[in-house]
Amino acid sequence: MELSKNYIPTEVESKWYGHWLDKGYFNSVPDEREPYTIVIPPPNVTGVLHMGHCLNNTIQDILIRTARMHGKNACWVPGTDHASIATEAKVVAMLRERGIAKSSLSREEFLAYAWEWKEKYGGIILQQLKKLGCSLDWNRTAFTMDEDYHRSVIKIFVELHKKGSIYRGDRMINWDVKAKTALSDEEVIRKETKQKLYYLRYDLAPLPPKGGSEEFDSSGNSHFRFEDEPSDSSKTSPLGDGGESGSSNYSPLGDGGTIIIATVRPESIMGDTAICVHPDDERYKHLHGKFALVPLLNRRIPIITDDYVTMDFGTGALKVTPAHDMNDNQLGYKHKLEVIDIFNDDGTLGPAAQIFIGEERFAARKKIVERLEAEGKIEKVEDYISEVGYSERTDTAVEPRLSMQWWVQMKDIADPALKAVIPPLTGGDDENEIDFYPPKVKNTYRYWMENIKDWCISRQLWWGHRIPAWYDEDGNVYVAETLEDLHKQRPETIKLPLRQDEDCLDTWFSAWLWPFEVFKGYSNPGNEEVKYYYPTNTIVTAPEILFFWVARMIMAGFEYMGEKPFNEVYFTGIVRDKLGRKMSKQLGNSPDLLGLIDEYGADAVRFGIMVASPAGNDIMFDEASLEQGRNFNNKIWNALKLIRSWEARLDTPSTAAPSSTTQSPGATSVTSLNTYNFAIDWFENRMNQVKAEVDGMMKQFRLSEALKTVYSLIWDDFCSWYLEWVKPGFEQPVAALVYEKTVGFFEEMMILLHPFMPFITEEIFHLLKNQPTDLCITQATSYKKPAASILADGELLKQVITSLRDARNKNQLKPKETIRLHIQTATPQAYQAIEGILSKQVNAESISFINEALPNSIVVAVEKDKFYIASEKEVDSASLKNDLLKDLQHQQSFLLSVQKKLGNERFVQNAKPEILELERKKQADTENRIRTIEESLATLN
RNA sequence: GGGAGUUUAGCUCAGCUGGUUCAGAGCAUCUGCCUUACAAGCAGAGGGUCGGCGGUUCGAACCCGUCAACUCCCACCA
Repeated sequence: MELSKNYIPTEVESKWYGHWLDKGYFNSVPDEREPYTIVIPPPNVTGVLHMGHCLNNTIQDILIRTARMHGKNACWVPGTDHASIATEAKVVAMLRERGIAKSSLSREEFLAYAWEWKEKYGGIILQQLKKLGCSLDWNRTAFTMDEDYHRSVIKIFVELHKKGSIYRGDRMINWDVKAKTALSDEEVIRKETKQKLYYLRYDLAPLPPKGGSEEFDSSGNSHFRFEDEPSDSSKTSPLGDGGESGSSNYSPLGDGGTIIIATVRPESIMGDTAICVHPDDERYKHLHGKFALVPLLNRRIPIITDDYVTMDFGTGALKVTPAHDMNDNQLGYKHKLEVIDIFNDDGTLGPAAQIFIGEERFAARKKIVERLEAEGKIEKVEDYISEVGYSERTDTAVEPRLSMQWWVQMKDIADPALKAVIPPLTGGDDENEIDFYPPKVKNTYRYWMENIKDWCISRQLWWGHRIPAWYDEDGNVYVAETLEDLHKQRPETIKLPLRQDEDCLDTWFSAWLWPFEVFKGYSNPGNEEVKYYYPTNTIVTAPEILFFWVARMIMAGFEYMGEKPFNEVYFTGIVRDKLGRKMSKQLGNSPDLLGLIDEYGADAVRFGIMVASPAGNDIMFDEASLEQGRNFNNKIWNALKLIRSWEARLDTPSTAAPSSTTQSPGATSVTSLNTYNFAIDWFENRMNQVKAEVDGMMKQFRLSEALKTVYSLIWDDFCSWYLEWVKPGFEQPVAALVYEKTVGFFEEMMILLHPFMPFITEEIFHLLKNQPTDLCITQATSYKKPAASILADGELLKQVITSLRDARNKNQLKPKETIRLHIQTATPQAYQAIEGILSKQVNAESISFINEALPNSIVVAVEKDKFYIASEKEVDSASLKNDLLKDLQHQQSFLLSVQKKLGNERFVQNAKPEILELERKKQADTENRIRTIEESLATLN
């Protein structure tokens, strides 16, 4: 069969992926082998493959394929996450396109559309993973809303509720005004945002009538009693003296009757229920207990004191809006302030705002500023940068809001999960220890776990796991798996009718069960599968979801399985563009992955992303590395073509596995056989060395380095050296031994490379010879410890060749010009054995051994030996001399440092014997080398 | 504000237990080659005060201190 000029990936890839699927190689069932299990971080059903997935899944596939080729029962579980917010947003958008408003649909109708959408478009990403070559066990494809999975989520909710770990509470939450749902703290991303800091003028209100407390409250039960506030400031604040306060020399007080307050949210003034100053702030002491009027509304609010206030920020006076700020809320709670929620669900102003009702909050800000301006209430405006929270999903500014939500109390669950990653000093439980790669992530984990806060798990969405709670008419809450259960449990106490909680659970409340529930570990406890596969081995994920997912999976693992969910976590870096920017839709710097696979081939894409991906660091993605991958494909392809061309000109019939010492009869001369044996021996040892290195690197998850090592083995050692050494001349016969050994080496290299580049390696594997099986499931062979002397001989030969080629280059000897080489050495037999290689590699027509310097020749010194290239022309001795002198200088200074060291008594006393030994050897070698160079120099002139 | 990390060739990064044949790789650059596997290639070469300063040590890219720059995570200064 004629092989194409270059490697063409497209057909090869689809052919082999289909074949692997047909053979069921990716399918795993429990057996007597040791399992190696990875559960995929389930991408959103709405997801499409991007660079992050590509990196993440390539890594997983490398680990899985490596395990599969090393005797493990490899099981990689695919699946998708229902992704409440993202999916609901997609469905809402689809409906809008069809002219249907979500609000016009019942919950059931909406969900019907959602499922329809999911069946049709969901999980595209899983198909795309096939293009990448991912060897997932597709029979196991799971979804976080599968029936059993759903039941488990609900059951766990009920269990936690029974335990008292789930509760309902009216607390400050992060409100996404676009998705109209609560968010957990982790779903809020803080971003530096340019803002304006407005200095607003609040008029002071006349004092309340004498005789006690002032009731300012309209709701009836929150009272402010300013008399309770100590007017004696020394009592509340022992720190600092008030005189130093207010580093700003700006007068915060207007013309006697006003107080000036700095805020970035003037639109929230309608929710103000107090002004707060520091008790020690001299500027405001006369105002303690007095009242001010909210601008525009002229509502009276008290001026309270609290040392929470920073005196030197703004004017040192803070407006307190307990409904719309986390801190203000705490202040409000502490001082029993009224809470006025001025916003609607969608972030527009509500009736409580009294003015600008219905205006969107940022539009309202503009209008309020205008009106304040008109009324002279704005003292000044400054540019100001501060951190504002944005919704991870909708990228809108989050509105802190008081709201009734469901919470998980985390403290108790967190403890074993913390200990598994950070074992206590007294000695942890090794069995249950979880390793992080890179380990630095442990610090972050530890801090979060030690300061863990309760988790807000309810979301005001329809797509997801509906909260199994029911309310009766009096507002009593009942939690049970199903309504039927509820009736069974307590028929007498429940007042009908009941209505179910409208909300869904946070997506992560189902995702945290993933490592065991994909094996039905909770819905069908103790089943054979979960016993076999759980705990899983490795989880590969982005550090971004350490808190969202990794930490919670660990907690759920211990809580529900009594065991860790995985042995180790491999954190990938973030994929950035070559300028170091994060990839994003807005920047448009996110390449089309499928397009890249079409252009370069999946193997090249995998190579490109892995070669640039040092363990634990971000990767700067550059298409140039894909090119490198494609070129690598091509290099391998061409090596194959070379070897295939030998088939037709074998000089002896192929015999079964000849040993490298076997004399082959036939046309091949004894000399060249010696030569071949040297090359074969060397490469065999070199390959063993690489196998050992790669093994070690894989164990440490140094995948990128392992790949580079294999790359270099194939390109440099195999193609550039070995093949050139054994390659027959034009139309010359090939020793059968060489052919068979070479094919064997090639196979072994394909085994090494297969996990990284599965397609081309499988293809080559089959093109090399008729195989009884496929590479995909071929077991890696063991390796011997390489012989150091053989490796050293190889290195010396390479060095001789390189030095001679360099000398040729420098003396303008054209590649086609042959040379006559004379070697002056104490050990001619070493070179006689490899004469064939040497003459071919430096294009020498003859090699002879001499005992004296050859006059008027190009002289090259390598180690103890001298090489002379005979020349008809006058040799440019000046540049030769220059090179030798440079080398000499270097050697001499090196020798000096070694001698100094060895002359140092303290070194000789303190250094380890092997170091001392090494230094002595260095000294001897360097002295030899210097002698050689000096002798060479002597021949010049 | 707290914490973690990074800084080595033009670029991206290795360098694990301190030991100059250890200052390295890939890419990029330069020079010469269309040599019957490969120009998506071959052969060779140049390039670094290991962020600055100080210390420990017989010996420092590596350990300690300090300064500087950058990155990330966390945190309630409006």
